[in-house]
Amino acid sequence: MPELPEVETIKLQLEKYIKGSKIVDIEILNPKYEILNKSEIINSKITNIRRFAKQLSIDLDNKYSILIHVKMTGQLIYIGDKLKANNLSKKVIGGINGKHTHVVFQLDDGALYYNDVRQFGWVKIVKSEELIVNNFAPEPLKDLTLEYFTNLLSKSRRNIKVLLMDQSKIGGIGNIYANDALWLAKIRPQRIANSVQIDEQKALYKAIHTVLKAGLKYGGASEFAFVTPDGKEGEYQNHTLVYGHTGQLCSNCKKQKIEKFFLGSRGTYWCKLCQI
DNA sequence: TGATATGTTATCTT
DNA sequence: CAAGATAACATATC
Repeated sequence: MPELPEVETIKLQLEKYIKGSKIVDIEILNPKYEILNKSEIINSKITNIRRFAKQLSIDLDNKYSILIHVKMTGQLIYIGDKLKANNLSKKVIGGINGKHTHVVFQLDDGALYYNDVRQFGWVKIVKSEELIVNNFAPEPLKDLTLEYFTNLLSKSRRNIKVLLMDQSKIGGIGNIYANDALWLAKIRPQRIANSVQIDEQKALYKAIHTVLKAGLKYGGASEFAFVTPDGKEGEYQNHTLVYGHTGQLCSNCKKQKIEKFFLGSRGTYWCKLCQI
């Protein structure tokens, strides 16, 4: 599901495909996705693409930004002069201009389609300056310091995995990378955060960086609905450390089978031998 | 066929 | 009161 590496992958492609394009029209195909102030941005030019945790900001030259959260099944797909031959993944259910296409941004050199099967994601227009004021939690690959991380863990009595996924505390970690980071750091997902010792905190801090970078390297995980703007899938789902490995032997100890249970109503995978 | 997948948040509980 | 826990959202898939 779209977490930091997936959304960053979308961002990198959008930079390539739509930066510099002009928005000539916006079509709303699903009334649920009606966008306030959409007339304000017709004929504006896309100047920049940014990512804040799992949110994307498409910045325009008229002081507005299009803010998008794809949640679990949202997809942004570009077709136009910069990408003509488009062999869409089967995960683009219904294709573009299908029943799950809710918004179409018509560009001077193509179009950007927003698809979302479950309609949990959102698209809105905000003033760019309001975005900067917004308080986003520290980013693991940017400004999350070990000091902040240590302090955060020592003050929480929640399960460590639930805490890692709390977007108000750390930006961008979701279920897949939380599972993998905890396995890599050899920490039980159900451990109470403030019971995690300093050496374990350091190992976890490092593991978070390792798994997120792996996710980026493979272009994100397409276990479910994730596709990139070119309509292709990522590869991280074939390189997960423990996520989705139920019943398989742990690749570290090679003795214990990976088990799955629910923690905070999210699928949680772990090796009971390696993770203490 | 009904259980399953998960990001966020409103609301309930401790 | 604050922190934590939980249900709800919508739908394709097997």
